[in-house]
Amino acid sequence: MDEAKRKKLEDKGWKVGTVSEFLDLTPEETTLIEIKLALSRNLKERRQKSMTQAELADKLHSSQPRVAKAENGDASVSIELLIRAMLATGATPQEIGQVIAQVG
Amino acid sequence: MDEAKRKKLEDKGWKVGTVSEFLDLTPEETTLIEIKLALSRNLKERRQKSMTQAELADKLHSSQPRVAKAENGDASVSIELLIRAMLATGATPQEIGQVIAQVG
DNA sequence: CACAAGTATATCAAATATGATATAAATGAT
DNA sequence: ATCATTTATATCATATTTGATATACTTGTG
Repeated sequence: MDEAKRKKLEDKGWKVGTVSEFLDLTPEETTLIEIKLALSRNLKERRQKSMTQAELADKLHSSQPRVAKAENGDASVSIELLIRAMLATGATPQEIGQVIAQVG
Repeated sequence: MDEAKRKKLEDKGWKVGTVSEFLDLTPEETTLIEIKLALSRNLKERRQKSMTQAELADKLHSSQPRVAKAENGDASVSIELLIRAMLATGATPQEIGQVIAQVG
């Protein structure tokens, strides 16, 4: 993992630590993070096509800041919220499954 | 939704309420529950093929009771834990995506 | 430039999910 | 039927995730 990518994850709150510490992440932990980031990216794409973060937040009964965090892959956002957000944009289980299946 | 199915969900802690209250669940809420239940079922199937709940709990750094709840579709279990558990059984993102895509 | 709309960041109290522990119930082998 | 293994249920203190709020930053438009 290059330094730039490491810093990017750290800035989002992922406990990546140093490069050598990163090597201690199990494949499962790495995959989980990748799934979250894939959902984040996809959420942002979908949402931008039809509404603002504030509008999505309303549908979700959440808040604009939380949607921003979700879209930016912040570590404090659960997969659960990411999926609820995807559904609120109109995504189907098929589409969500696709996004996850693409990881790896 | 028939009465038997309703009771089943209530027993697991889902706030389904009466049948008429159930009708107030949005399609998104319903889909989210269905995704969780699909992951639960699949987790149980996968896990049973190769290990006990206690063994999976160790890999997960969780506990046997929590694995039991995960496999039984308990409402207190997050999608996050379900996915971590799937990964711990050796499931790939492809397989997890499949399970979710099958919902609906 | 000014101004508005949208997005990002910080903080925090409340809600929810967590692993641990104890223990009960179920399952299955002898 | 006994006994060991496995699974389910109950409780709980701790940790994480949450929506809310305030506010800063960015972007685009007049």
